[in-house]
Amino acid sequence: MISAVSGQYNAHDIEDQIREFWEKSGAYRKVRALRKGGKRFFFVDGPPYTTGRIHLGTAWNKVIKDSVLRYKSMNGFEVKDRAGWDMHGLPIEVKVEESFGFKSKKDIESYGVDKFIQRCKEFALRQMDDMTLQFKSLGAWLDWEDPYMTLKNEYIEAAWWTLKKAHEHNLLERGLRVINWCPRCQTALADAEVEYWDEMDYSIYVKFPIQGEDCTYIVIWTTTPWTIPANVAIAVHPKFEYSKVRAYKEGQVDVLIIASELVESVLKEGRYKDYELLERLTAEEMKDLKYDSPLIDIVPHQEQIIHKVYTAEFVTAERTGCVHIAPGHGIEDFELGLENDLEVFCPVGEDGCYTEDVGPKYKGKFVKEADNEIILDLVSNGLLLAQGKLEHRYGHCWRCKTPIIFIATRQWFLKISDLRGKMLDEIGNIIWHPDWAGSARFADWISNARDWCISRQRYWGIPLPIWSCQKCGHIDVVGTADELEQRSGQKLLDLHRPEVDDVVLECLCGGKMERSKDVFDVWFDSAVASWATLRFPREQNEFNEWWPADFITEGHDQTRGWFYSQLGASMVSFGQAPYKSVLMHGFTLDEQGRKMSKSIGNVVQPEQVLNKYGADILRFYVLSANAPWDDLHFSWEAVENVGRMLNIFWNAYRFALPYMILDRFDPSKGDLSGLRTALRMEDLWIISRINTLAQEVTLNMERYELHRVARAISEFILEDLSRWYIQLIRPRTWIEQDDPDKLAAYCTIYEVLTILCKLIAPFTPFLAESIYQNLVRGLSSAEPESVHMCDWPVAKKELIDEKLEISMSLVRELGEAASNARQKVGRKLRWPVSEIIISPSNEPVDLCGLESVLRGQTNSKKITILSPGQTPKMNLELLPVQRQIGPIYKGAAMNVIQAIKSADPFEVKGHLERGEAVVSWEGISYSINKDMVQFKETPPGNLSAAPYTRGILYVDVTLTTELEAEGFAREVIRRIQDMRKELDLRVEDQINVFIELNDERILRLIEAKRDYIAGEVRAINLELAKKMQIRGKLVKEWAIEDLKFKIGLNRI
RNA sequence: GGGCCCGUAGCUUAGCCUGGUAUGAGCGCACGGCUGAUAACCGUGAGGUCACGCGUUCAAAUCGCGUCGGGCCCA
Repeated sequence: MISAVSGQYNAHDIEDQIREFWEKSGAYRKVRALRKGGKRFFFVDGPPYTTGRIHLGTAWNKVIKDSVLRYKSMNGFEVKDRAGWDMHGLPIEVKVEESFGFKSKKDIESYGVDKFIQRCKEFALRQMDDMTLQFKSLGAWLDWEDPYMTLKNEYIEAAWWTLKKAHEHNLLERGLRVINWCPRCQTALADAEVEYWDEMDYSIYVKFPIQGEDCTYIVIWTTTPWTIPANVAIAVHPKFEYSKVRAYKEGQVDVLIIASELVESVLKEGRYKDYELLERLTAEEMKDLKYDSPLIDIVPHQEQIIHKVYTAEFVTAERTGCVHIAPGHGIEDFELGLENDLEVFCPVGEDGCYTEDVGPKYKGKFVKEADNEIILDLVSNGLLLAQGKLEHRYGHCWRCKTPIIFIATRQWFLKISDLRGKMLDEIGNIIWHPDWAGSARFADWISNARDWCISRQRYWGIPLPIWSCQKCGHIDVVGTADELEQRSGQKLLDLHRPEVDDVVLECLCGGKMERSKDVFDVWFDSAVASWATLRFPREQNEFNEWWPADFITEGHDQTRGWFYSQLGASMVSFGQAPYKSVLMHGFTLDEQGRKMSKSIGNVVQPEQVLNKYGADILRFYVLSANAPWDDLHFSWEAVENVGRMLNIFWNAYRFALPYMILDRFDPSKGDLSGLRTALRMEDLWIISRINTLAQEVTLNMERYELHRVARAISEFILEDLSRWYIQLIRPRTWIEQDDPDKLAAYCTIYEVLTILCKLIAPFTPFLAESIYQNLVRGLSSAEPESVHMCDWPVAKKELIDEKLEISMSLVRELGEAASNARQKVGRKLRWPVSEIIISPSNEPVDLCGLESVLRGQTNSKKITILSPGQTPKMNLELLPVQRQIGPIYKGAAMNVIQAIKSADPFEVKGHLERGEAVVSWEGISYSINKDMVQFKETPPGNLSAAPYTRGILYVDVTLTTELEAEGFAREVIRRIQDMRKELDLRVEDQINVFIELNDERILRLIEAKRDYIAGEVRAINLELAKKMQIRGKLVKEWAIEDLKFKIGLNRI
């Protein structure tokens, strides 16, 4: 049985019911089981970090994923859909540290690494559970029961195995490298972990004294005074010209060397009053210079360094054109150092404090805090040329926001730079949505890819499976837990630190091998997701059958993140990309396009939207708002609109229900083919439209243009279904008894709604399920148990009639024009008109059998279609041209004019076309020629005109008694219907009606329509009189066309 | 400083690839209409320097260059 449904679309009730239904029936498992053995669709969930809270962006992300997977499943694909969780790394360590009030790594060590790890693990698992609930509330159907988790042994092994491959392929390297370093976390940071924002820093110009020349200096500029103790060289640009100038200021004379074009600005900075040019130097000549450290008296090691000038392309024509080089503290500096064999002097420890190497004065000081002291020392050495402050972008630790420093440390690297070319080739084999995400953005990132520092000096992460011999230095990488067990004889229950740290292996040389104490950069964790989720390397079959992934989708920030890390890890181990297609989606911003941030106070939480509107509305909103790859400007108003649209869908669905229930409608007894002859053109039209829609939705789904999909569906619901088709069939549902015309309408709307609820199922899964359960399952338990188990409604091409669709849109346009024309003369739609005349300007009009639709919608008795160019018979006005008449008729002119005015314009026109015409006035005839008159065409008073795109439409508004009677009848019907409604009567309830009206003529008009009125309002008795005792449960007075009506009614 | 994307009505946006009058659309606003889906719906109207500048072209929202603003990423 189909049941009636509540008035308003109540998303929360529906979603609660459906959620319960899904849970009880195990719908998710059944849907997945149903497609076993189908074509495979391997989706890899980009694992969200277990922060404990989802935000709008992650909600959007999961909605896209869920919609795509539901669509694929309905299309017969067996989908692989394990959810994933990124659970290691500093954010959780930092949170746990905070909860204990820890300040540094020492606190962790003294608390106990094993207990600390345990806390991190518990924390991550708890956050995961919280977030799972949040994702589930969106209706996201992923495998939440068995997600992949980066903290599990099977996952850790995938990372180990991958590193072993890298080692086998000679892509693993240990080396001294300048890296981003967080002095608080005391660990290396990947480029991806550095966050930039503006910060005030020192901006100083320093004079480096040239050896052997008095008071002569090269001037450099820097924002990091603390790196000056580590200076070993100066870089200049090979193509720049440098100047040696003698500069003067109060009692001081300095000889300065600066890039020629920057001399003036540097001297201004140093407040020099005047200068003279001594010499021009090329970059080559600069290389002959030797200089001393400006802190030579403070940093003893500086005495042993030979300071020279080198050329480098990275030098820019800014500030002084001479760059201070400290290979221990800068990436470019380090690389220049490698080329020129410079010493990597790095007197800074992992805690960000100077070591002993710097000498007694600065030793133990935190570098950022030493800046000021160093500046003072430069001043007292007379070597500070200028000092200021500068706001510039500076890198910070992503986790704890501490400003990063660059220091040289020994780390483990993957030699990605060796693979760059191959990676670029591989990008071309991947299908990117949109295309530029791969061809431009990603390619750009890859071509600048540097070696990947994968080691971190932390605790909560996958331990590096690298063991090195303390005796001979040999290195082994262990690929699996089994392998470790075989070699060590120890079985580990958990592969995390600290247990694994104690495993000692034997080297071939007889020495002892110990594990490097590092853990992996967390980006490496998720990098191996595509095979880890298949439980590779423990299980090989799944991998062989499914890998690589068919589809992944993440935000554009993942270009440098997951898209990249996965490709890198996969190239290292398999030499090919781990995914075949990528949909890159945008970020969620506020309505003005600004980032959502706590400080602006513009953050919108997904649960706010969920609470106010429900999951389906949120889902459909994020899908329809804009193209997936553009940033989403969140708008409450737009969400509201989506809610309105779904409410209209709901109304459309519930519209037919009471009638169908009343008539015990059963589509199996009267399917479309059986009723083919009873189908009206408008039925065929909506059938054509829903099939066209199915085609459109399918096409755009294949392109991942989800916004086009959603918009096409909205458009159909609003325009075609609600605003048009349902209006058209309303009178038919009102017919009593089993009329084929009515059944045809039922069948049609039933067909449309069942297709539509399947088409919308991937996007608003709750609403679709609710409608399906009632409409389809309510009638037949043989149908699939859930809408999500149904096959995708593929468009039936044979039911698409393009010509009919075009004609219908013309009819709709003509309807609007008619409405416009009516409004011009104040004729309400309720009042019928005798005729509508269509006058197309060029192409003939073909209504494709939709005349009756147009007649009905315009409330007209007759439709006349003229041929192109033809107009209805116009009134013709004949106007005398006095300038022509006067000179010829002189004194009689006034009479001629009168004669012309009184003549029949059509007759005169006919005569003039053949030659001259004769007009007469007061018995005298006058001959006139065509120059003496002008004709003016006007539509007759009974026609009101309005344009439409391809012509003009005329409405004949002549009011006859019959039309007037019908108009009044409809006015009365409307009032009675209104009162029925007020009494809350059911559709099938019958009534008695009493009408009092004090106008004899109108009374007679209405009397003539008595049967019509009684039928429309289901009245058994209808009494009508000039004066009567009005009875009834409800009595109301109405004013219709300025006449007072008193109407009473009651239910029988 | 560099790469990619975005900028069209008060708001959200279509159109841009493939140049040819923006009847653009929805929301909001004003006026009118409709009324057994009714907290729904229809019509009409007001509302645009298509971010700005220069160029290509007979013709630019659309193509090119530059500037400004926003986003993501990098240095």
